[in-house]
Amino acid sequence: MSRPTMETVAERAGVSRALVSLVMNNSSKVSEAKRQAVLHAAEQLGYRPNLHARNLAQARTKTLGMIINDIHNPFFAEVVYGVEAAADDYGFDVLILNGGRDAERERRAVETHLQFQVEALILVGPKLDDDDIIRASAVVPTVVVASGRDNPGADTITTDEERGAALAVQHLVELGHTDIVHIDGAANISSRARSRGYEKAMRLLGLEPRILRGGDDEADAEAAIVNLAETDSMPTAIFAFNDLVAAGALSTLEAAGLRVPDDVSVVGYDNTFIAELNHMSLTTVNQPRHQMGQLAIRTVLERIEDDRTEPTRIDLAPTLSVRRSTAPPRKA
Amino acid sequence: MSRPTMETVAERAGVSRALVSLVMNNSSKVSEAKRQAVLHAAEQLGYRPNLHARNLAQARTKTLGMIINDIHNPFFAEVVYGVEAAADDYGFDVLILNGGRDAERERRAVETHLQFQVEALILVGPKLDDDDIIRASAVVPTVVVASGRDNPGADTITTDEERGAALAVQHLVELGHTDIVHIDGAANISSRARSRGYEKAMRLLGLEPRILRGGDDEADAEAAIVNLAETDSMPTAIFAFNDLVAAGALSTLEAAGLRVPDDVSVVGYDNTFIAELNHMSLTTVNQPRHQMGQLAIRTVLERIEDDRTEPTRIDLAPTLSVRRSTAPPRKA
DNA sequence: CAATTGCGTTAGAGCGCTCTAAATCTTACG
DNA sequence: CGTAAGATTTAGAGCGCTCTAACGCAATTG
Repeated sequence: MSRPTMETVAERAGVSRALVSLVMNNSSKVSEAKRQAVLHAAEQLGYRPNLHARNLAQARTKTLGMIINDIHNPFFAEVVYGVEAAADDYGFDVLILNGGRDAERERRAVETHLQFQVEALILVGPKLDDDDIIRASAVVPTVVVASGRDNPGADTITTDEERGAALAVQHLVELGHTDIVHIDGAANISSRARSRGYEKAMRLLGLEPRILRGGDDEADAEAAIVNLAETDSMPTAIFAFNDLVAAGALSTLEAAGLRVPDDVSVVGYDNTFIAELNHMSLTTVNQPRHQMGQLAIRTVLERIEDDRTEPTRIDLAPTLSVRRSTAPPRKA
Repeated sequence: MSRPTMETVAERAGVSRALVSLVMNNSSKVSEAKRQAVLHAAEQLGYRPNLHARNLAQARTKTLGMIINDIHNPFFAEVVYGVEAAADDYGFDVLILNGGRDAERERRAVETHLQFQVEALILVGPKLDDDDIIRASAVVPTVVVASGRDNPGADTITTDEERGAALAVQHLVELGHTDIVHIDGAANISSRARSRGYEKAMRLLGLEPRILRGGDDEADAEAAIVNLAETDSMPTAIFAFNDLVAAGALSTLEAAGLRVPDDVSVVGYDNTFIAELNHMSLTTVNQPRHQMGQLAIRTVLERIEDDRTEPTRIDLAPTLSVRRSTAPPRKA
């Protein structure tokens, strides 16, 4: 009852195993008659090549391993689509493993991928630390997508997050705001770059930065804003670490009787799904995720096929998606 | 420069290849001394077992193939977590392939998984038709998660969607609504069951059902509601096909100057991420996604390990998550 | 017509691992 | 001290496929 093999097909078609192999790889040097015979036999038997055997024999797998920080987060989904589109073009399969927001899980995922002999590793928003990444990239070409920092040994595809934050600040200032608070991403990997960008942009424009500790979800925003309302003065605009924090800001502000954008403008980051929802309509910083995914594949293929060896870093430009959560401040 | 193999490790440790194999599978019948020697050699060489070779030799892979309808959709993410948690428990790896909302892509994904010799297929919200599923399940145990219909040959883990719709209607009626419109899911796979549930519940309660053609995103909701406002009467409550349609309803209603829930109550379906956002706070029908994922694994393992052969179907009970988008109707 | 060419086909080794059966080494006991 | 029983270790075949080298055969050529 076990699955048919090339041997089975060969017998049925009255040819040798090698010939079946040639047909399966549509070699041009097979007579039409035999090709048909083989295809027919394969069809009848429901034959399906065994990739493990093939990979073993070929000593290559034409497979890439991707690890996603968190499959929950729609931000990463778009990157996945970009990666898949490009991988398709080059005839590579992409195996996805879910990091589950957990460095340990990610480490195991790397291990699994390596055991599967993937030809490259694509880490999307990894939680891994530098050492892990160095270790991985010593074994197989590795590209890190959407992590602000530099990744020793690996290639990096990212956007200039400082610049992204600056875009947000500029937009608010152009609208006339001067009192702009930033709720940061706490320990989050991109937090540093975004905060730095905010701070630099503010100072450059002669404004005083105010940074509150936030986090990466709604509740964190709530805490920060409650704190703001109770112990400090409410600004006319808030630049949040990401869209989710911005969403938290929206509801907390509303609960406090403040209207967005009339009383307070809010800017998010990432241009996720949430920001697009009409009911949220969040002004936010956009990263070209699909393109990032595609570039990740290109980059990694340069290593595989053209054997480049020095690490590359590609910094794409973020853009601002202006929606209805920002407006000029109320006349003072 | 190629990767070390068992042979290499064996030489280095001064033992036979077979012994290395035993160590790698932590067999109990290896002396401590040799075990250490082997582990040490493996460590030094950066040895990593080749899964393809192992799978080939063992004629089993301990790997499951999962195909997700759309990696964008956070509804599926929770299922993935459930699947992974259970698979971990049983020592199976789970390979994820993205269906990309496209039947053809899904078909290719099935093929890829089969070539990888996965021991079972887990289809989450598949776009495939019955024939595809029959064909797949003839080759390998297959379980379909979160598709209302029956899947010939395959196991099914789903919730009772008629019942879910009825829950929504009951809730609204208990609040005092009698004029409740349903915006359906058009061609969507779950649309039929939900509409039917709505209709039955309404009639059972002596109310007249009104069903509008919707779809599965915000824009579809907008079209339906604009239509409602222009050519028909506005109801006091709307039960939407899913959360996204409900979100569209929220913003369209608001744009039309109607307040939720004061003027119109809105109920969604799926209890996604969006519904939870404070700013949306959508009353919605919940499916126990995590549990569905876990059950999918259990079910499929019954086939693999206990060789059950008749298809199973598990229908879980949906629940209602009441939030702030529903309230009693305004006094007439 | 023998020799050459080239196409289509095949034998057979080998990819890295597991697994069975057999070999070897210890230890224990009469 | 000889031998049986266990405990460890190993040789070697085999998993399904690819790939190189060689083979058979028909067509071509001088």
